[in-house]
Amino acid sequence: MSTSSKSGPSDRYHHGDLRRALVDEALVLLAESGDGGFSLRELARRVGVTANASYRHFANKDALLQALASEGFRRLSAAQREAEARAEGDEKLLAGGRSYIRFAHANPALFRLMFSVIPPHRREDELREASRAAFETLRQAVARGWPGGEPDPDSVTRAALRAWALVHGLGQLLLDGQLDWLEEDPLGLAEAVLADTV
Amino acid sequence: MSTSSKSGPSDRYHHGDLRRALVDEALVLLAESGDGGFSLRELARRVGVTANASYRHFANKDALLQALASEGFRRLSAAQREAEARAEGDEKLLAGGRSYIRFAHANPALFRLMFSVIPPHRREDELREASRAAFETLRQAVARGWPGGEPDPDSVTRAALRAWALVHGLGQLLLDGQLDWLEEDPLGLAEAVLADTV
DNA sequence: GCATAATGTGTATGCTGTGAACATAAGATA
DNA sequence: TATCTTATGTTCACAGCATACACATTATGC
Repeated sequence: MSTSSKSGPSDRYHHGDLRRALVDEALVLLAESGDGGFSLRELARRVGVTANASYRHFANKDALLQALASEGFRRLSAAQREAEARAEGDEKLLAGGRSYIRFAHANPALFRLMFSVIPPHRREDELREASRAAFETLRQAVARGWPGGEPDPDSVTRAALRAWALVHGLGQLLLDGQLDWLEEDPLGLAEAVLADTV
Repeated sequence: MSTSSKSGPSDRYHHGDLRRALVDEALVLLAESGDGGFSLRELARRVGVTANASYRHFANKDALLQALASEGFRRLSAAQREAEARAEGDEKLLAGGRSYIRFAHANPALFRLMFSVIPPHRREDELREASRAAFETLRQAVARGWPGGEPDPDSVTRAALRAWALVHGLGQLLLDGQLDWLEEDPLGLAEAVLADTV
């Protein structure tokens, strides 16, 4: 393909790279409409294409959502790894947890999509792999912070689960606005509780 | 009103107590359609009434959902209090937490409705009061288990928040099916992690 | 007994996801 | 260059949704 996909005038019949445009704009739309309203028609309208055009690239709405959730898991993992890389020694695990909470706070609709809208038993290949990798990131962070020698894999998984439940609970309460009435800075409160506990 | 509201033939023009019938059936519908599909039309169909009849009793769909969520908070509080009453001494707080997780597991759609679908800033009076009472139940359970003398209110709130985040995270992971691939008994796993941590 | 309020129905509007038939463009082959 | 094939976008259609408005029916207070 010789036509440049960026800055396309898009008054052509063929879009150029509609699939990517749909995914990119969908992430924006998801972020803007903090909750509830995400429709294929609205998305298509924004991209400047008919509602049904998306069906050439995604079997149905769910398939598009799966692509978005996969992207979400990749970004979440990346954020955790970066946070841990920036922190020192004992602080690494805490920094990773903080980045998890911040991700939930910054991307409420995407977070919900990743964990609640598409449950694990309905994940297709790409999403299954992305979410597996994300949990592995968490597990390794826990393993690295293990006190003493060679850790038992089951113990690590159990500890990872405990850490996950805590940050996930804080993140969920945060993005559902359940901490808003307690203090003027809900994110700070969530991070403080995390620091208390870990 | 002299006509008995139970076992009504309901071929009358007036239903008798449509509001209560709507709420009751909505809770059943919510429980059955584990996720996604809860429509006013389906509800009205089940109760044997026109879709628009519900608008005489609820301003819109959201108002009905508020009534359901309120009922959910009352049931959650009741379950916690009963569990704590049945447990002995030090076990009371743990028993309360376990009942929270079990509630989430047994009523996934209702739990989501209570915490995620209707965020606190959109709660109307009845729901606001019911949710406030539910948090107070948790707070008092934490205060009762306080070691030593008179507790500082802020410390209690903070500790209650920590406990809440943990059981809420476990409950959320559980009802989103995130623990299903780890073990054959997700509920047991969640309770085990809770017992480890508390 | 009758006016009036409470409650349920009928009809309509504008959303939504999605299927089927069609139109257009790009690429391969000749 | 002319034609066939495939990829991609459009049009039209349908059913289900929340909900507004006008109307019908029943219950209730005077």
